[in-house]
Amino acid sequence: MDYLQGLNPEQKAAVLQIKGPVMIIAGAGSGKTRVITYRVAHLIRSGVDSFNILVLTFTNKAAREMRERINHICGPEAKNIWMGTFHSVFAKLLRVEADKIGYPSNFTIYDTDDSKSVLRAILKEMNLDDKLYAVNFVLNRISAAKNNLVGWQEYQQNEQIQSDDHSSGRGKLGVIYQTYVQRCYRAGAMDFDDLLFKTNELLKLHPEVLNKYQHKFKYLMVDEYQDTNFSQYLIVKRLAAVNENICVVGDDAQSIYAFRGANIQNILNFEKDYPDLKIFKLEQNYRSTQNIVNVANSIIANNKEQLKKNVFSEKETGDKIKVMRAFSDNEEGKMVADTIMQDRSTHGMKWNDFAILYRTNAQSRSMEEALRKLNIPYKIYGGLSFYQRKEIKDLIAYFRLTFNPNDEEALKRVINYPKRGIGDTTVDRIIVSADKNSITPFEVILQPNRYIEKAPASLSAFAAMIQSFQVLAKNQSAYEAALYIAQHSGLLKDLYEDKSVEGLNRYENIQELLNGIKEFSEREDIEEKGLDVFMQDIALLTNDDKDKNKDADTVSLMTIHSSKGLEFPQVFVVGLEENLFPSQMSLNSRSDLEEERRLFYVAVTRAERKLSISYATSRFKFGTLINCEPSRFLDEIDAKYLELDFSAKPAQSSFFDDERNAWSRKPDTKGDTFSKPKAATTPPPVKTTSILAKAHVVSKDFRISDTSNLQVGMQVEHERFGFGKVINLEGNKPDVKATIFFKEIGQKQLLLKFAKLSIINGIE
DNA sequence: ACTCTGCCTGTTTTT
DNA sequence: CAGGCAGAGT
Repeated sequence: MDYLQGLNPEQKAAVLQIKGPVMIIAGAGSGKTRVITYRVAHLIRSGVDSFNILVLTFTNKAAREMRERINHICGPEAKNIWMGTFHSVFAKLLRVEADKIGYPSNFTIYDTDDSKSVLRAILKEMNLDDKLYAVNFVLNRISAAKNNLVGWQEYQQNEQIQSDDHSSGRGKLGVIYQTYVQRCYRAGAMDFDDLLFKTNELLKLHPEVLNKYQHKFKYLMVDEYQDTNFSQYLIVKRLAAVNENICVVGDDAQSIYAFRGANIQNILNFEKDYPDLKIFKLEQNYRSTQNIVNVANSIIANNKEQLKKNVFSEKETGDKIKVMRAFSDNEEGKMVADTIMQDRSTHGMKWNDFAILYRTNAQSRSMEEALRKLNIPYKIYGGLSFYQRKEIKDLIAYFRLTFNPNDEEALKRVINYPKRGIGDTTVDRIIVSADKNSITPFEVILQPNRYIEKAPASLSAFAAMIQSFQVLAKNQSAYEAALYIAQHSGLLKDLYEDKSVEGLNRYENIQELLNGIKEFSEREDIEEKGLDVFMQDIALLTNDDKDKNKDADTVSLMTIHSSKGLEFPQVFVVGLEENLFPSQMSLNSRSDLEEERRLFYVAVTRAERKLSISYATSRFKFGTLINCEPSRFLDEIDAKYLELDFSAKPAQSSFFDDERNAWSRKPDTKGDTFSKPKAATTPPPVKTTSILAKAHVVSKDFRISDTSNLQVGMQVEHERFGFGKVINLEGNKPDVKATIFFKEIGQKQLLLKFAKLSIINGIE
């Protein structure tokens, strides 16, 4: 039981309480991960079968790390524990039970792009105003419904929802929802929310299945419980109903995912569901200096709704928190980069010790530029994941189609990529015909001539190709199949022929994916190594799940959301400006604003030893410079913990007689030159005149000539290109191509059947 | 069938 | 600034 050494009494008590419902309220930096890890280890050491344990974490990475640590204590037993995110765990479960709810076990998981694409198609078909029915809005609405377990039937029947929709002029949402669900079903696809929604459906409609898993998962643990939504809450509640060995861990002060349906009430009301609940509070912060903890506490104190707790640190007082002001986002980047450069050399730190946290992904750019200028190595976490790159999605779409030919989004993606002469018109015909005949688009393609007009021959070739992939994928290893598909789809060749820098990059990315699959094929710890297995939860992976050199010494850049659970010796929180942080979207409701404040709390508590906060007085947004006001959050911090650094503007120090509130002053209070960044007064950029703007003005007697007898050497006039001379003719019949040298524009190739030319006359 | 251009709009955060 | 999209040109 040596693992119990080094735990404080409260932590230890939480670890030892393995029976019955348990809630652990874990303040920031209070050793939460340790407690969970040790608690699982303790379960196993106490004789609980590792097959009977389910641990739900917030990220796959967290699960992986935890498994490693448990493995360290308990050995290979750790492998048997079901551990992962809600989405990945229940995707796995659904693949086993899919037939019970009418899905194939190789169902596709639609990512957000796929979902949007489906919706776009539906909205277009229904001819709806795309302002009123903005794709993002509609998807959010459907997502919210699913997360609250409101199916399309209930959605259409619920009077409250219907009257809301009608009064906002969006009465069609219910029908859109229905169509969307039916489309996904037809495609054998589930979106992210379905993974939870369908799990609930499965457990509700099939008592025998519920029973099976209730007895399998005798012990449940849920990390980051404050960020669960209703759908997740109910899954957990259902699974735990028999044994009630349920342990949830969380911190209401760190609830930052309400926007995707998380319900903070899940943790606040947990006690109501389990009256004999044991509650443990972890309040000692082992991560940060007292100053940092105090600042965090002073921030969160502004929130009304929270569980009472007293987070404290017994580490050294530490440096004060530095507040930096910059005049622009670029300068902000420069100040951060300079500080990193300096602190690294004076304190002998590593790049690894630094993290830059921001509210929105767009802010990474100015930081990157500044770091690059000083040759500081950095790594951006989150953002566009590897699996979201176009070329990767293209290849994966072929894989998807191979295992699930009904996957309509995959089909649309690759049916004409690389180009094989199947245009939009044909694709539309396929979809319409599929609808009409109640079959899937792929079935149409299998017999094109039976279902559609003017089916190009390439359609059958395409279907045959996919079928050949299917045969192959059954018999070959993941790598062999993947390579074959990459080659024979023509995708590899297409990318290889693109010699641009991006093209090269894309080609390398494909190679990287293939290498990853190769590694997978060679793994010895898993038995099933087909491409289908590799594919199973690829939609659920994020890029840090495939990061190979995570030990590289680099500065970390990420959004505050993705920094949750991490810690760094020195942290920069940037962009503390009104309308950015707190976000503009959050200013209308108290609860949204409180969530932003919790987000700030999360950001601040990532820091172990040093914390810097910065803001800029102007910043580029949508390509134009705007003025910014300092964030209200700055005013909420007790000034005694702060140290101001306005060095960016040394000359005007007299302006700041009252330093305590210097940043909260309106930028133009004193007409300081500074408050009005000069760039803001720069005249609007001159509209670039395109070549076409000074297009040729046609002559009075311009009339389109019959060009069937056009000869090399003839003088012609073109509506836009002006006067020119025919220098070559090639091709035959209707597709004659002319090369013409135009005086103003230069050489052009024109297809005569399209080009509107006026023959001026014979040879000069 | 494909390609190019110019206009428009949008920015929170993610599994 | 960037990605998506309609419309025109090839």
